[in-house]
Amino acid sequence: MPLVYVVDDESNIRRLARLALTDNGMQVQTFSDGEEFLQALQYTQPDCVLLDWMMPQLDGLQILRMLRQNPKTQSIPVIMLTAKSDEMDKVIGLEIGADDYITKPFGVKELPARVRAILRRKSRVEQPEEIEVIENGDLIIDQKRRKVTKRGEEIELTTREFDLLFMLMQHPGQVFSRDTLLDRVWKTNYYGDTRTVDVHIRYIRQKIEDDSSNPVYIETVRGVGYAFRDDKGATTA
Amino acid sequence: MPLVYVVDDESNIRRLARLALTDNGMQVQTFSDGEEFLQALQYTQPDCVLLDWMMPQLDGLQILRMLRQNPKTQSIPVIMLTAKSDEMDKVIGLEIGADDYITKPFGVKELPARVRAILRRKSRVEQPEEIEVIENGDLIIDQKRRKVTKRGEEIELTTREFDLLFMLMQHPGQVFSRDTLLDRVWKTNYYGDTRTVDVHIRYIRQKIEDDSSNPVYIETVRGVGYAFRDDKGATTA
DNA sequence: GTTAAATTTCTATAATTTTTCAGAATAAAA
DNA sequence: TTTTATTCTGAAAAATTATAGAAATTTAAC
Repeated sequence: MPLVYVVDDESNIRRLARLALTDNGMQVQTFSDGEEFLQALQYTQPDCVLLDWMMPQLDGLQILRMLRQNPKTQSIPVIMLTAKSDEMDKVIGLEIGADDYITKPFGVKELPARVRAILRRKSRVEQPEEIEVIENGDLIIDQKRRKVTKRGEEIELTTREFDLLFMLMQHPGQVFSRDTLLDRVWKTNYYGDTRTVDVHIRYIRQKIEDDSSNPVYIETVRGVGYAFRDDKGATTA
Repeated sequence: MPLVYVVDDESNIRRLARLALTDNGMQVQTFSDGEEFLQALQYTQPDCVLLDWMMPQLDGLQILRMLRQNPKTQSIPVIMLTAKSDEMDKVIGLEIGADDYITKPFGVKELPARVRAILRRKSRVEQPEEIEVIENGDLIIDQKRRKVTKRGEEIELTTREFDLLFMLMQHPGQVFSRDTLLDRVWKTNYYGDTRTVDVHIRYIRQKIEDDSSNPVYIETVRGVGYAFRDDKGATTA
């Protein structure tokens, strides 16, 4: 869930923004003044900031400048909130480094749409090309197409099954604990049982192994976890 | 069994938390005020702390800040307990250093689940294993793959056997007492017999030695303990 | 909404690992 | 050589762990 910070001195705006964004699956934290915001920023960097242009004390321009100076925060996308549409000219004109702007009052549909657009752009930039197709013996797994084939024949896997297998195949030979797998495949907000991993391993085996009770591809390492068997068998540093 | 400290001024909450956590195989110690808790902390560090946000005298925020200042306690995961859901925003937003938060009243299923998740994450982070592959003569041990090979041939070891051998091979030539080995390989909370080490050494020898009654790799140092033979021959205390 | 699929939880069972223990063997000391 | 302490051995009990078969729950699709 992306985290968005909203900085505005008007409580109505804060409330409205919170409502509109949380309804769209975003996590929102609001601040009524710049000081508070900057302080919070030291600890957690949000995925996007909504920043009011005109505020008492520290105004949006000053805050934005500070953001851009700090390496830790300089790449966080900022959407400026302006009261009148002629102010927005300045925002763009001065080119102070905002990524977008919205004029107040904004629509409850417009706001989340703009934020989503910004987040989309950001996530695209931040994801370098990974290895997408992994081949190991008879098995080929294709990250982008989400396809697994065994000797040319396609094997259908569910989302979890696919992610789990991909994780294992990315590091052949390496043993992963169930905890690690839960963290990496299920992501941090999984609060369930560790045994869940076992069950999914079983499902994958039923689909990819010739003899599911004599697994060849996925190896159980008792007391530790699971590993995708390494073709070469050799150990590498 | 992981140890969890619960700090809350309401006895109901303490009781509920204790019940929910002990049912899930955790050891629980409760405190009704911060002073008491901080004192206990000096002696024993729990694996996780449940901390009430609002308490008379010392409140959760203050306590958390103290925890984070002390090197001994700064890495203990803390889950904040908050009464209202809008308070939780502050907890995340200000990122005062809590690892998670739960709003009261919490479900008896949710609480242990969250704690488990935290413990899972913690155990993963705290293992910055350095050397992963150790080679000594004919033997090669690979930490990540959990594999041991002797002249290229794989040797299957159980979890304990592997951990024990790895410990010894990490420090070739150095003699370890049984107590030390129990501490490091079996972890702190082992209250069993010292002879257990002997038995495991025996199992390892049966698997890695050419002639198990004339051990070459693992050397017995009478009255002291065991050592993995150093290539150079010398053994050091 | 209803249905189907996917995911998770639960329980029993089988298999393996770990620990214990008593007597035998071994090495060092008196 | 005898004594004494320590380690080794073999076997079995105890504890742990993985698997399978469902059932229950959640999620997605229609």
